[in-house]
Amino acid sequence: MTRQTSSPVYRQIAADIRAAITRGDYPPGSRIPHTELELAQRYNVSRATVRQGLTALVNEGLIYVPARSSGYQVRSINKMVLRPQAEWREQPETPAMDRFMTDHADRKADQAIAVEIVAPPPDVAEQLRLAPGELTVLRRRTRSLDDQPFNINDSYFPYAIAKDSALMDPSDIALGTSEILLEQGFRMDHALDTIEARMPTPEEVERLKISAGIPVMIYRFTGFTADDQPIRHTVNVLPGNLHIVAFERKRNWPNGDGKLEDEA
Amino acid sequence: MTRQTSSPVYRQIAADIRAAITRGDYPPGSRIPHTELELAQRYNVSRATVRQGLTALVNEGLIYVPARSSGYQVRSINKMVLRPQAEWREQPETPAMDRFMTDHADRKADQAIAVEIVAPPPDVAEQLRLAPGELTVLRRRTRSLDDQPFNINDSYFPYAIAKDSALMDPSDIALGTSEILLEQGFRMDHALDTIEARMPTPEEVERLKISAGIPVMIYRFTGFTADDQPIRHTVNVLPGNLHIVAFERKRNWPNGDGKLEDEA
DNA sequence: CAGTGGTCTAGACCACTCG
DNA sequence: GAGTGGTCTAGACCACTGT
Repeated sequence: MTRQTSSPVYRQIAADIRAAITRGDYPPGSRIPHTELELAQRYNVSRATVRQGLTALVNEGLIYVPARSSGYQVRSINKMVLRPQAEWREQPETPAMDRFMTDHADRKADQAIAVEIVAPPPDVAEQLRLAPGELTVLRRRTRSLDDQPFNINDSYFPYAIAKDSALMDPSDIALGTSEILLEQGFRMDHALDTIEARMPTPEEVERLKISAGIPVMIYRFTGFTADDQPIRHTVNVLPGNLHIVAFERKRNWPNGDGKLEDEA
Repeated sequence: MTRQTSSPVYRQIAADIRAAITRGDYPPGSRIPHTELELAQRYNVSRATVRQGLTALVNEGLIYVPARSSGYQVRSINKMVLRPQAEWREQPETPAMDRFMTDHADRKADQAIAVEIVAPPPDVAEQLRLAPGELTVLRRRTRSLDDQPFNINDSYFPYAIAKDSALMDPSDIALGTSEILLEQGFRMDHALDTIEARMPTPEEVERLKISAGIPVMIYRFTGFTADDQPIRHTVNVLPGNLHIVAFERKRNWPNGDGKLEDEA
């Protein structure tokens, strides 16, 4: 309600509602107690202007419209911890850490797997250091929790390595895909993880049912043999409102020179 | 131009322009060769409808308006690799990897530092396992490159640990803040890194000059002593269009059981 | 069926940039 | 000064949800 120095009306409306949410007046999951029409009357502006303000908040990921005609609702946050290192450690270092799809026994986990032979996208080809025209085996997984799509997990393998292996089988690989690679004579020795964030593409919005104002994290994983040959590249698309990625580091790991710094 | 099955006009407009960009018709950095008015005539709709479509693309981070009357422009991507592990390794494992503010000698790097004594936000208090009411020393850094704000780096230290140290000095600490902690008798032994993504708050938009459609990554770093006492917590806010975070892992690091898995 | 948000029109005036 | 995007109005009709 408090108007500041000559900012557009729609921003003021957004700021007021944002403040109310931050203050706790409208708790997560609750409905915003005013309709567009009410707000238009209250601020004495047109509905279009109110809408512009509300749309801004939607694009911040702060509120959303769950279903047509049910009003604007404050988004609640419930993130799952993703722990790339969890798989190759005997037990968790930090007690508070979760492991994916393990401590959510009450929820119905599921995944859809499809296998294709494809020409890799340029970035994948570069990571795998493939010659132009070289093909890859792509294992696409869409994972769900309670029938809600949760993340996308696309693993690319050089065709030469994967062609006659169990990687071509579009069913869950209980052993882990690294075991299959090992059977083929490729032992994974080290890995590179990268994470970036952007807004989702329309395809991702479709596939993951991402609503407006939610970014995605792109978490990439490249696996190498001891002589630094890349043998796999995995691209994870993680809706930002559902995931946290966590890593651990220890001073006495090899290659450390004793310093453990916060820089950057 | 190709209309699909009964989707709103503004989405069609957005889809057409998105396709043209993806196809390479409008390369990164170039201007979209149509004004709002032209598009309105071309699609035979009102300017408001065209605007709705363009706004959608802006909120995807695909296009933006550099200055008031200069038209819509395709965003170009130029990301910097952030490598938390770089500081405690003698030399980079992977040749392709960068190190922050080191290989950009042609650019003017800068940072503004401020030190405050504050009550920590709840999440920081929890990470540092502080009792209610316990204070922290907060070192706020805003880093710039070519006078463009680049990221925010806020480090919290328990007041009891930092109070009489050089951490209170709001100037660059050449040695590294860990060295200061060591002088105080706290040797950092291991660390926890977490990364998540969301849309920026208005304060972050202001401080980092983030434009619409750009998410931020929140990269947190918590440092512990050998007996698992948390002695520092750093919160980095990284605009999604500028940063990639990278980690490396090796099979023969301690705690590894020989498996190195891709499972998200 | 009333209420709510989703889409759209046909205008208007303003602020800023560029030639 | 012409062109461009930024803000805003006062309507309209539609699609869907809930009671």
